[in-house]
Amino acid sequence: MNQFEHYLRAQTQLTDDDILRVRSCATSLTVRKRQPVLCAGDVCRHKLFVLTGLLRVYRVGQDGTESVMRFSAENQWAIDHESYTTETPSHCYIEALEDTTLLLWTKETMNELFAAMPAFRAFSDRLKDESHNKSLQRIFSNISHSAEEKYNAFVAENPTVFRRVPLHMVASYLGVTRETLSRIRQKHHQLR
Amino acid sequence: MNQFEHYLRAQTQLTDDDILRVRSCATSLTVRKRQPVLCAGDVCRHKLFVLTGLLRVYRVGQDGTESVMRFSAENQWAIDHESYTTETPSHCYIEALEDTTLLLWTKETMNELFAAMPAFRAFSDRLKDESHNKSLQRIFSNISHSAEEKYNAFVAENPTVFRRVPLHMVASYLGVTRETLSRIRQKHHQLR
DNA sequence: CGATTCTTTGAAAACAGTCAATCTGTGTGG
DNA sequence: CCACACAGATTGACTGTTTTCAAAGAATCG
Repeated sequence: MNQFEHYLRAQTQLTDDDILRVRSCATSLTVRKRQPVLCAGDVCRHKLFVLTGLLRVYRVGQDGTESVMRFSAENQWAIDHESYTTETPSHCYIEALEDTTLLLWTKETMNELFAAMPAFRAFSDRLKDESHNKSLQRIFSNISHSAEEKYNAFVAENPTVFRRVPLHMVASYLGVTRETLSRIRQKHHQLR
Repeated sequence: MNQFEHYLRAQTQLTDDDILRVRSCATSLTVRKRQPVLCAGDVCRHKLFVLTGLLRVYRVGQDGTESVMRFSAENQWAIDHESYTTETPSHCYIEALEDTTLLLWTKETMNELFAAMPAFRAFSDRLKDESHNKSLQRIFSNISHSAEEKYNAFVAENPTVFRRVPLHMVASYLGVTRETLSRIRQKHHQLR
């Protein structure tokens, strides 16, 4: 039993046979730091699971500004949900922020696994619900909290990730400039 | 055939019998303007479908500030996704902004319908994906666009709703104060 | 009409963005 | 091993935007 198998065992009620079957349908990918996994314009045809390393999903606006949609570290998933579900060209880039090892499944593979293992579909549905709930929470945070509150919440909820990520990417995740985030953080240091 | 039946016929491949079955499992509710449909603290036990009228889903922060998560008009759904999926007390209020007629299904009812009609589950899954995609798009909009751009996008995407809703609720949906939105709008009027 | 809700406006203060310069650490190639 | 390039972080001065507070105008509804 390896890492992904342990993850599924901890998260689901699947039998060991089922778990191995899911694992056996995955392809592997190793990506060096700063290398792309998905580029805007391509269709996101896979669900990605991070074994080691760290990914970011981001978009680039008209003016060239990057906006980070998500960080995905070990034992987390990454995907461009819109491109994956609609099978249309993605607006997103997915990039490795560290040397990263991944597992990948196509939608066709996933659908076969779902058909064969209802419990695996149920798990996937639960993940989707959780992901959607987090998105809604983030929307609420965006429209109701100050930049400082958002930063504190991000650090509290992502204690490991935030140490491994350049500050300007956290800023871009929160929707403020790097200078503003730098000054917010400065205030914190003074308080100690 | 009535309104909801036409909606399902247009949106799905369900047979007329199936459509009537879905409809027959719903309960009806009429709500007067300004009346609550769900209160924070209660568990959101139903999916709501708006036949006529208009709902808003909103949250109230520590400081008492309201943040509108969503407007739901005719032929749209309303729900507190987090409370519904986790069956925990809601952080949201759902309120009628006009006299409104609704259809309601409990999760148990929905699950029975899904089990009996795979095509209805598929439809529900598609709606969920679309809803999630819109949430992600809104997050991108929140972190990358100016207040003015967000207002223009809102008007473009919700041409009917925005005429029926008080300005301060649109402001609260966008995450700006009513004064700011009033001034943004004023600029537009000058340009004509 | 009177009350309530909603919108607008003005002025000041707080906040965030921009631009430019500097400082830091990291890692690569000579 | 050092020098240099590079990515990242910080700082200051300035500009622009948004909030806040207070007041006053519309609009709506019983």
